[in-house]
Amino acid sequence: MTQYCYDYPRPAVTTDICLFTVVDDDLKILLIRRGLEPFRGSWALPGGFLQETETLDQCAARELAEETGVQGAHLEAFATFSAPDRDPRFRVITAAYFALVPAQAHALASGSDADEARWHSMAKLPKLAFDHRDIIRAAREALIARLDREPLALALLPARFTLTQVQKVYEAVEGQPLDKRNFRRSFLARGWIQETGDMERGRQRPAMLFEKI
Amino acid sequence: MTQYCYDYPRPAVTTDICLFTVVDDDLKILLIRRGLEPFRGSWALPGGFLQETETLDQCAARELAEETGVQGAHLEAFATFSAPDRDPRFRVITAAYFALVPAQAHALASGSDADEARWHSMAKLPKLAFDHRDIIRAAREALIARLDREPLALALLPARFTLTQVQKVYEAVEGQPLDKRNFRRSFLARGWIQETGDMERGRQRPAMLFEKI
DNA sequence: ATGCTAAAGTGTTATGCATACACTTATACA
DNA sequence: TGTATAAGTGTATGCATAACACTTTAGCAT
Repeated sequence: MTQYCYDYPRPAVTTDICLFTVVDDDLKILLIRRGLEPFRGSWALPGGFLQETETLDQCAARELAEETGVQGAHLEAFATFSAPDRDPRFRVITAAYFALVPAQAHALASGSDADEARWHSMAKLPKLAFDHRDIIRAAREALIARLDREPLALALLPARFTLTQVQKVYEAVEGQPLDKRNFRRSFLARGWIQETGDMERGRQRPAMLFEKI
Repeated sequence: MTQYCYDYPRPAVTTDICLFTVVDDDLKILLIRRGLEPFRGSWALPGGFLQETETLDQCAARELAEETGVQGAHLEAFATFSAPDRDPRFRVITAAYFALVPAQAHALASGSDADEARWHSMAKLPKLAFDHRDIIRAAREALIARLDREPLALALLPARFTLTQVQKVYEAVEGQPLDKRNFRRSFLARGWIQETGDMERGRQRPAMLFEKI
């Protein structure tokens, strides 16, 4: 911290949010098509400028709700991006967050400053604005790294879920198949979930429904 | 990212650096006594304002050099602090870094905006300015978490070192004793270091000197 | 009712890794 | 030469991980 009076130009500060979900065994990210320059027409991460009275965490939650209608997602900061020329207009540094929601029908509201919001498969991303491709790559790495330490997979699932659904979340995020018996044994051993006693009935043998402890 | 013209007040952006070293089996952090208000006379982390043409990483390295004379330290960002009232003067958000240097004689220069720089034992910290106590607590947790995944301990040691020195670094950071044989076996298994062939001669049996691969 | 389909559910073995634990060796120095 | 001090070394045990295939249960079509 300096002691002299501070009158240098200040950078703008934003949050950008990588909102993930898993649909049909596929990891998807929510992108917004930009309506204005720069990068008009390109896809970009939801996000926006920090306001005077809010923390970065609050900013990320607010911008996500405003631009996509998603509330209550699991939000976690994972990195900051600060290259001086990352925004062609003026200096902007951004705190990058990842967010997780269950793959249900979300009312994907087009917010005030976003034309169109759509889920994109992580397998084939479109051309992206700014350095958002770098941010997304870092987000996926952060997500994979934390998936084994925290019960993040549960944030990608509805309140009640089957073990096979959990396994498919892991497979989608990590991009590789897992052994069924080993996965069940080790995941149950974490003590993150418990049986509900109810069964999910489908076309085949019913599956036990679990819930977060 | 928004599309409207951006003319809101911008927060100031700083970096704060938790510079650690291990001296006499004790984890120490470098603090600077503030010469001006606010918190005049309190101890604080080195750090300062982001300049227009530099990244946050560059800012942290520059501020560390300016305020303490330390160059070439291992620097890593671990969190961002953004509570709106964390600085009583005006809005400041800070990117927090930890930095690691070997416990050698460092010319602890008193920089332009710092009266006095001194190593403090993490065991008993003085009263600290701003939210720096929170930042330091988070830095130690981040350091412990990464010590097992990256060869960070080597950044706290000179270029050539003995295995006992490495063990003492781990013990100082984690705050608990470790088994000698198990530590050596598992640390060597990481493949981070190699024998130099030279021995360190002291008052007792000579110890093999190792170096980073 | 019966058979077919599809996903749920379940155990054992082998291997590697973490843990606990004590004595011998090499040097400096008195 | 003997004493003090830190360096250096091996094994046995438990635990977690990895590999691997078949049985069970229901829905549905015939």
